[in-house]
Amino acid sequence: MGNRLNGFGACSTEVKMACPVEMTLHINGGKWKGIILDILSHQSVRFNELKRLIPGITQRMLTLQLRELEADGIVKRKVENTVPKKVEYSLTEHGKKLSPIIASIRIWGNEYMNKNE
Amino acid sequence: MGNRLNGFGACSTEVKMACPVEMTLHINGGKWKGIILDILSHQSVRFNELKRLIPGITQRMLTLQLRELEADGIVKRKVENTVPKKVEYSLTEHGKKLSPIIASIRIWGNEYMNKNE
DNA sequence: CCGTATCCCGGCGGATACTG
DNA sequence: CAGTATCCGCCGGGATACGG
Repeated sequence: MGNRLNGFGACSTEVKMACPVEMTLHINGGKWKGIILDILSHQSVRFNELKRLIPGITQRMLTLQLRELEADGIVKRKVENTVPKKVEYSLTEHGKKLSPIIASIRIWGNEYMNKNE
Repeated sequence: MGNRLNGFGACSTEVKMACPVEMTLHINGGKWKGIILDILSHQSVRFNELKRLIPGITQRMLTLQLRELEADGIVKRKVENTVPKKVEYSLTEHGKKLSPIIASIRIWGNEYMNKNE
């Protein structure tokens, strides 16, 4: 049910929430976070490759959403200081626990999109 | 992976999306939809009771979010024309398929909120 | 009891240009 | 290659009042 706790949870956007469902959806609620997590749940990816895999996203938004996911402890950022620079993004242990959920979500979404055929 | 299809899916907000994960998160992405679905996944509820169960929500927002969920085929609205009026909200068959996902999401959220204890 | 109708504001996200 | 910096428009959502 509502399942409200005594305390409040916090996340990078500093919005306080008591309901864990609200919380989770808020953390993954950015316009591009769904597809980002979807991709990262299958592989580690570099910045520009991520950009290439997500048609329509701007550099700015990709950076912002990745920074939030990082601040929320979902995504890991590994910098290799070569020239040119190389930055690899992957899921943290906590983020990996989201993978099965993302998978279910994709399955549901596919069914939903094909419901009138 | 990105899993983009040839066609596009549509939902009540008339935003076109190709990625089923984006689609699902968008459908459930309103500020209050998470907790609404969480509640409805356990019981059918009348309008005012729903309002009571969701502290902070306004009548306007509750109506709007319910209307969107209804338009997206997630929520069913049953009107009993008594005096005073009685309106009961519940999940559709399609909406019920979201319940296990909501449950996983709640579990993850709880873990997340207690991660520093 | 169950909603609409208005008004209004903050901030998410787009476009574009620049940098280590 | 992997980002910042700046500007700005739009609309999600809050507050409030009214209606069947």
